[in-house]
Amino acid sequence: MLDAHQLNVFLIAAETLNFTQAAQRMNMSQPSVSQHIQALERHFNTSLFLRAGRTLQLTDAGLVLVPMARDLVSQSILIEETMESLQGEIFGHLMVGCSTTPGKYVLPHLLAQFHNEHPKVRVTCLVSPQAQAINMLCEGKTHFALASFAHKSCMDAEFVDFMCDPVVLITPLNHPWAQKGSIEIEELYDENFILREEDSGTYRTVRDALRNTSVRIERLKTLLTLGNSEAIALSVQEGLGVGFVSQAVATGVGRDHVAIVKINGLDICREIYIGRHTRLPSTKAQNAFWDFVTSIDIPKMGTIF
Amino acid sequence: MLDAHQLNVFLIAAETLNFTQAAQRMNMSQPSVSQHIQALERHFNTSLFLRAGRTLQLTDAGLVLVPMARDLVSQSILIEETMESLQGEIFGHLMVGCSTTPGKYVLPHLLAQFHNEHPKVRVTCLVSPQAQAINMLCEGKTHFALASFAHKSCMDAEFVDFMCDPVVLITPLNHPWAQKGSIEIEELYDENFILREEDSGTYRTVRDALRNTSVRIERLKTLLTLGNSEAIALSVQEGLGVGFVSQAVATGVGRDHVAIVKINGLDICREIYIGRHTRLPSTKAQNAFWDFVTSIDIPKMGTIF
DNA sequence: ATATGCAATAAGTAAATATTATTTTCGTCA
DNA sequence: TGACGAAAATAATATTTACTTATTGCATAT
Repeated sequence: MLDAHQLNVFLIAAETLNFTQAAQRMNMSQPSVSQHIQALERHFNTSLFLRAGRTLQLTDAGLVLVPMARDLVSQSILIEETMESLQGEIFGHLMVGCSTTPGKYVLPHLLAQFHNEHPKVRVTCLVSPQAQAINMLCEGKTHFALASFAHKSCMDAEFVDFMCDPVVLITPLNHPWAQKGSIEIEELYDENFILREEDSGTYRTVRDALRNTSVRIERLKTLLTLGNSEAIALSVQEGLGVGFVSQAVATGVGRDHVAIVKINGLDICREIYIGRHTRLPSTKAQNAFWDFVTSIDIPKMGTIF
Repeated sequence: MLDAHQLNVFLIAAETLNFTQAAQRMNMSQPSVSQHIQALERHFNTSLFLRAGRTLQLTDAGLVLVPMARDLVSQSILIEETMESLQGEIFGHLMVGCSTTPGKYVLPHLLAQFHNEHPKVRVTCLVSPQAQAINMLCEGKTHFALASFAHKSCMDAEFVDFMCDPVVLITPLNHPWAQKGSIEIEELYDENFILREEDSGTYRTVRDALRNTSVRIERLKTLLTLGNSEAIALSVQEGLGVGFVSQAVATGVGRDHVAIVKINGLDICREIYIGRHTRLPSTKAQNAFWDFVTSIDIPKMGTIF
C-alpha cells in the first residue's frame, strides 16, 4: 500500500529533478531517495523518471502521478494537523437523560454554563420518565442521568447528590392559608389536594418528608391526580384545591397566580441526583462534564438559580 | 508520516469494532492490528478506541479520524488504479518540429492517421525554418523533426528517409510550355524564374537534381526570390514567370491556376527526413510515433497522400 | 584527457512489522 | 460463586523494510 512519505520524496524529487538536492531537502541520503523512487517504480510497474545521462526528467506516468501524490500528501498533512489540534481540547457529544422537572428547570441553566466553559461539546438531553432515564444510563445509551430518585438496581452507575429542588405547598391566591402565609402540619388534613401520581419524584419526596411527622400523604384528601406539575399549578389557580409542586414551577408558571404557603417546621426538599457510568471508560468531554457538575456550587435550598 | 495501510487497518477496526475480525478481513494476525492501532494512538498522542471490557468503541478523536482516513485511503486507491490503468497504454505529449512544406502538406495527414491509432497522445507541431527545427531536436526541445535536409552536425539525432515530396515545374496556364505538356531540360534557360531563397529545401533539391544535367540553377534567369511556395504559385499564376514548387502546392493552391510541365528525363524529388534523438531515452508515445512513421507505407514518388 | 557531479549499486545496521505463543481481562453459563 | 470462553494485550522472535556509508559508473565540462 502507498506510503505518504514515499510519495512526498517523489514529489520533492519531481520538483528539484535532482535526487541529491531532494535528499538534502528531505534530510536523508541520496541513495535513500533512489531507493524510494525505485520502489515506487516497481510498485507501479512503470518508470517515473527518465535518466538521460546527468539530466533527470519526469516520464508521462510521473507527470500523471505528481498532482495525485500532491493531493494525498496534503490530505495526510490535514489529518496530522487536525489530530494535533485535538490535543487537550475537550469536544465530543454527551447524552444526558433526565426526568421532567430537572429537564425543564435545572438542565437549561446548567448546560448554558457548561457550554460557556466547553463550547465544543454538544449535549443532547433526553427527557423521559425517571425509571427510563436511569435505565438508559445503565444500558450505556446515555452518558449521564439527572433524576430525583437514584435507583440502586444498576451496578454500573454512580449517583451523587447534585442539588436540592424545594417542593412547596401552593394554594389559590384567595385561599385562607394564603392570607395567613403559613400553616401547621396538621392543617393539611383540612384541604383537598391535587397531587402527582404515586411513583413520581414529587410525590415520593413529599411522602418521605412527612415521614417524620404525624401526617401521612396517603391520608390527605386527594381530589385529583395529574401527570405534571404545571397542570397542578393551573388546577390550584382555578381554586380546585391545594397541592405540592417544585418551587420552580410555583414561581414560574404559577407566579402571581398561586400563593406559596409555608408549613411550619417542615422544609420539603427534593434531592436531584446526577448519575454516570462507573464501568465504561469516559471521554474527556464526559470527565469535563462530571467535573463541572460535581464542583459547581448550587444552593441546597432556595430558589433554583 | 502517515501510512495508508495503517489507516486502512484503523478503518476496518473502526467498522467492525473487533480487532480479531478486522485482522481476518485484512489477512493479518490480531496482535498486528493491536500494534497498528497502538502505533496510531502513540503517533496522535490520543486514544482512538475505548476498551470497555469486551466491547470496543470509538473515542471522539477516533470519530474525527474516520472520515479523514477514509478520504486518504480512497485517494490512495485512486492513485493505484490510475497508475494501473496506465499500464501498456500509450499516452503523453509529443513535440514535433518541422519546416514549412512538411508542416503544411505532410504532417496534417500523418498526424490524423497517428491520432487514429493513439488517441491519447497529444502532438504539438512547431513550424520553423529547417535549421531551427533541427536545432531544437538536437537540444531536446522537440522529440522529432521533419525536414528535407538532415544536418549531420548533431550527433544526438538520427534521421531516416521518410518520404518523397515531388517538386514540379509550374507555368501560367496560357504559357507555351503548358500547351506542350513537357519540355527538354535545356529549354529551362529560356524562361524567367521565380524561386525560393538559396538555403531553402526546395532550392537545394532542384539544384541537386540538376547536378547530373547540363543545366545549373544558378544560371537560370531568376526574376524574383520569394520566401514561400504559395507566393511563387501566385506569381506564376499572374504570368510573371515559371517556378519550381512542391507538387502539393501545385495541386493545392495552384490547382486550375497554374500548369504543371514535365521536364523530359528529370524527376525532381525532395526527400523528407524524419529525425529523432538517439541518446535521450524515449517514452512509449515517442516509440509509438517512431514505429508509426517508419513502418507507414508512403509512395516515394507521386502525389502526397 | 581529466576532473567533477550525480545516480546507481553494494553491504551493513537499525528500525519497523509481522508472526506465534502466552497472559490478562471480562462476560457468561452452570 | 467458579469455571469456561472470547477477545485484546503482551512477550518473544523472525522477517522485512528503511536508512546509512562507501563505492562504482556515466556523462558532462574544463
